[in-house]
Amino acid sequence: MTAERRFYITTPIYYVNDMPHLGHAYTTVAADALARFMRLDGYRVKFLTGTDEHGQKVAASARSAGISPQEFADRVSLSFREMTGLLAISNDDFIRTTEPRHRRAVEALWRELERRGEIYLGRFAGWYSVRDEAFYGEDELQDGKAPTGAEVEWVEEENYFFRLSRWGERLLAYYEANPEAIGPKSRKNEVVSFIKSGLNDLSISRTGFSWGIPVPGNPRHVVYVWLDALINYLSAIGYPDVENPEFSTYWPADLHLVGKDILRFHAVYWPAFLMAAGLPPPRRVFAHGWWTVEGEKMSKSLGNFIPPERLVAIYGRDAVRYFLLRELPFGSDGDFSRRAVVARLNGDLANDFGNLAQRVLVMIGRNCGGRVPEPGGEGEALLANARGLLPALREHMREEAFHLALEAIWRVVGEANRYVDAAAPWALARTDRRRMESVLYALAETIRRLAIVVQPFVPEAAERLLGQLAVAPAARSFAALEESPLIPGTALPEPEGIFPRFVEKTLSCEAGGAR
RNA sequence: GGGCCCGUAGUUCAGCUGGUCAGAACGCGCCGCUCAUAACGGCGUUGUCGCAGGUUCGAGUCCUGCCGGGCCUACCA
Repeated sequence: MTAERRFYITTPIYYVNDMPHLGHAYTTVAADALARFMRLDGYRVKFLTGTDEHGQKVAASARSAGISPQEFADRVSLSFREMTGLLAISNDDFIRTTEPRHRRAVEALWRELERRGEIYLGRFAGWYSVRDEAFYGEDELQDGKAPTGAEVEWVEEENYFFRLSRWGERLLAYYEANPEAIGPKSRKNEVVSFIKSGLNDLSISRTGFSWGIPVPGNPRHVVYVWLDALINYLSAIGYPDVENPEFSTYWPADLHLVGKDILRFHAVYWPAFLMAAGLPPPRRVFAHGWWTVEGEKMSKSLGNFIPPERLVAIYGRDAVRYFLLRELPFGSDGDFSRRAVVARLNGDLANDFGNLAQRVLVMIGRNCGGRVPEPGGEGEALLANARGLLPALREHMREEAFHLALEAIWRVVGEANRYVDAAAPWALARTDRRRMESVLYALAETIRRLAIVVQPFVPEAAERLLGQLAVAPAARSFAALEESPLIPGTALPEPEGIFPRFVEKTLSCEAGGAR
């Protein structure tokens, strides 16, 4: 084999023109859950996120803020870095396109494309939208604006072009041979039909502003932001030094997680750039859906972008993570409403899982002297289901089906609750203590397994729960599921709730007010 | 304009290649338990499966048209 079990996963690098919001949090949390899952499953993982900082829009925002583009980028980039802490994101690196290592990679890739004859200098005339970073044809304009509603200006400039038109057939062949390379399937179909409709050469440089990476050999041009940005996935693992172990270990990336709006860049342009430079394309790109907020589209005009820190302050880190991953199939659109979040939080987390752990641990505390009880063959059916969890989870996670993974875990939670009722250990405490111990052991062992597999999704709560079961940090990987069952007699700490119920704050000042 | 997808219980949705496919969860009602975060468990509840035709022994499940919603892409310059 020698093919080491390794996994390279990325989020997009986020454009610093916007502050972090729910949408950014979503992609990042999903990537984190996968990264954590793979690590626990024994993979060497590289999990990358970061910020995209060049381009005309950033330059303009900086100007209106009265600061330099670099200063502006520094500030916003910091907010994104803070978001990773807020949401307990376990990224291994955080790349910025303004870093020297990135610039080096962009320059190298550019030269490589040039050397291979994939770039030529051409002339472009057309309507350009700064907001969309895109050109439009005369005919596409509506009322003098882009189809997206953005302002456009007439631009006539010399541009470097990438010979994208040459790559259509090879892209199609690639996707034909690698049907898993784009997910979900519906998106793959869109991409394929887009490619089939014919690809035009792509303008990959801009003039007229300087906030970007200069084109090697022609500093009047800066590299098109999208080409610049996409290369981050390479620069973070040491490109252009393709001989270094980091690069040879991790490239091609296993998974680029992206929002559905930027799929084309990742599933058409990016693989074409890579193939043209003689590098293998990513193994898989997955496009997730959008959240609405209380039924409304997130938009600047509505001002309903939810900053991650607000969410975490209100609901808690784990609850937000859980909701985002559980509420809907990854890939679909969904609605983020207070009602739905509270329902998940109180129903699934507090009542089902949190209360299960609490009721079992309290009984052990009272009836077993606070020590792991003796097993005795009870609860075999329950334990069998808990054992069957990992293989199912692997399958779901391979397909980014977080909601199914969580559903499977919660099915065992439900079984455990039913088992508590059926076995009634509180009654056995008076009649058959040996059997009571055996029942409680099965439950505690089930909870241990649940706590281990739930780590990727709600890491903080899982950690506390594992602490309450006195599971050593070294015994929390998936390998430990079979290797390290609970040892009877182990002293357990005083149990504490792990998922508090969410109680609507009754605001006294609102008591008499109409709402 | 072309392409794709969706419309199933009050709500959110499962239902692959046609024959227990009329389901799950939440909500709601009744009952049980009392270990637990007023949590848990049991039973029950509602649907003309968007509309109209058609294929078939038999269709949410296939075909056609229509209505409604979404997405991708392009608009005879």
